[in-house]
Amino acid sequence: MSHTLGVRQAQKQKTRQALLDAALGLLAEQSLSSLGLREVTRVVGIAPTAFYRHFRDMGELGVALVEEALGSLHAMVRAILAEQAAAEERIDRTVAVVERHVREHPAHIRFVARERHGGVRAVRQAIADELDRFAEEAAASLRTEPASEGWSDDDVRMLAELYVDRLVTTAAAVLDAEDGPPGEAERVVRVARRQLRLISIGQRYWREAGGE
Amino acid sequence: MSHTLGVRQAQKQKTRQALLDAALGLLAEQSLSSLGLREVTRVVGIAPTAFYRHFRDMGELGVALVEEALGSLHAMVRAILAEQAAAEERIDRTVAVVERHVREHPAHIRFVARERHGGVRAVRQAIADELDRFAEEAAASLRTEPASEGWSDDDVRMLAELYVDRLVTTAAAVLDAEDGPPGEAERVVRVARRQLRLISIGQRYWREAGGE
DNA sequence: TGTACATCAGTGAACGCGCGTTCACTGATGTAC
DNA sequence: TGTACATCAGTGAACGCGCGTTCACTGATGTAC
Repeated sequence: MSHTLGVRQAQKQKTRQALLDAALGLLAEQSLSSLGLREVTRVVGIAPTAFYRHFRDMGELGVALVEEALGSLHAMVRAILAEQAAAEERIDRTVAVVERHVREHPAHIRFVARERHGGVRAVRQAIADELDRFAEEAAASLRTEPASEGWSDDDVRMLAELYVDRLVTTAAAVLDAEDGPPGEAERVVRVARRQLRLISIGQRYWREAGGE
Repeated sequence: MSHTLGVRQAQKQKTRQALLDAALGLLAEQSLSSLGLREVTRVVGIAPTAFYRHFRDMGELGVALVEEALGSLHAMVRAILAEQAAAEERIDRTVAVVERHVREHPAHIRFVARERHGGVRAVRQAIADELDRFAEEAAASLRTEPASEGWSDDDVRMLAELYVDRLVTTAAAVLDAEDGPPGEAERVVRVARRQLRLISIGQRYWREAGGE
């Protein structure tokens, strides 16, 4: 027996998604705390009051957007962690994955970068929680690698946070660079690659250099 | 002959500063693009229309705030670059300077973190320009150090960007941690210290590990 | 030093506008028998 | 399969409110002689 949603539920979900899409589009040019409910419903083409059938207020819509945006970012992180090549090659692939993600989901990246320190507490918190989960996931992955032998849990976690933060920062930088002068995006990518390389060198020599 | 400003000019500057202070205070809880001109003048205690004697709009006030906030951050960066101790000690002092700065200018840090990717283009641009200048300044400072011998200009710049970005990120993290659970701020500081240490190890082994 | 005029930071009334929210409603979809 | 009733996503009018901006003004400060 199939689990079709019923016409009513399906239509409701469609409208909800349209609200999220419209909001994400409008957020390219402004931040969540200045985005109006009427603006969003106008784009979707429904009455302002219909908004309340889906969200209590814009903050709740914002949290839903976090789930969507970090869901797609999560896919990016998993793809990166799954890479099994040597350090050098791995960095190149990582940066390529980030570039591709920025090209495919620019609005998600922009939203996360903007609202990570933005004016809506619930949204900030939701982003912080999710990035925390990414860091723990990255730490778990690093712990399985031979390079982490002899590392304390704390240090692995510290390294994981550094990597996750660099990925997010790099994604935002690539995005910003894209509507900058031509060639800027390439420069940002080259710099990011070398920064990751430098960090991975630090990782390699951490113990013998007395990092711990 | 003294260069006193005249009563009128002095009073105007005082009002202007009061507008900036009021705005900065209100920006603790919201972002610039949702901050109203009437809100700000209400706090200062002047008529809304007086706002126009000082700024064309909130964007222009925002850019003025960037100058103020990054001026104080600039002092922090200079203090850090002036440190002459060995790597280990230098990192501890750097993080101490950041902690102190966060304690003394929390609103400036919050403003920069929030508006760096915020909804007002002119403000984003002003922050990007200023951070760029910091990176160039840090690069110039790194070039005078023996540790940079044999480094290309590009690589020094790459490293400088990594350091400046870490400082800003760390400052924002410390600030966020302060109204988190007790002990969180200490954890953030400890992690930041070890991350800087790892980067400085990467720096030390960069050339021999074939980073370049 | 005093006088006459210019400047301009701040005022206060007025405006039109879009906002978020309430409410009773409609009519298609869902359910029970 | 048909009927009678319940549900509920979306409607549309209405509301009070605070917003940004305009305008002519006031009166203290500044300047020229």
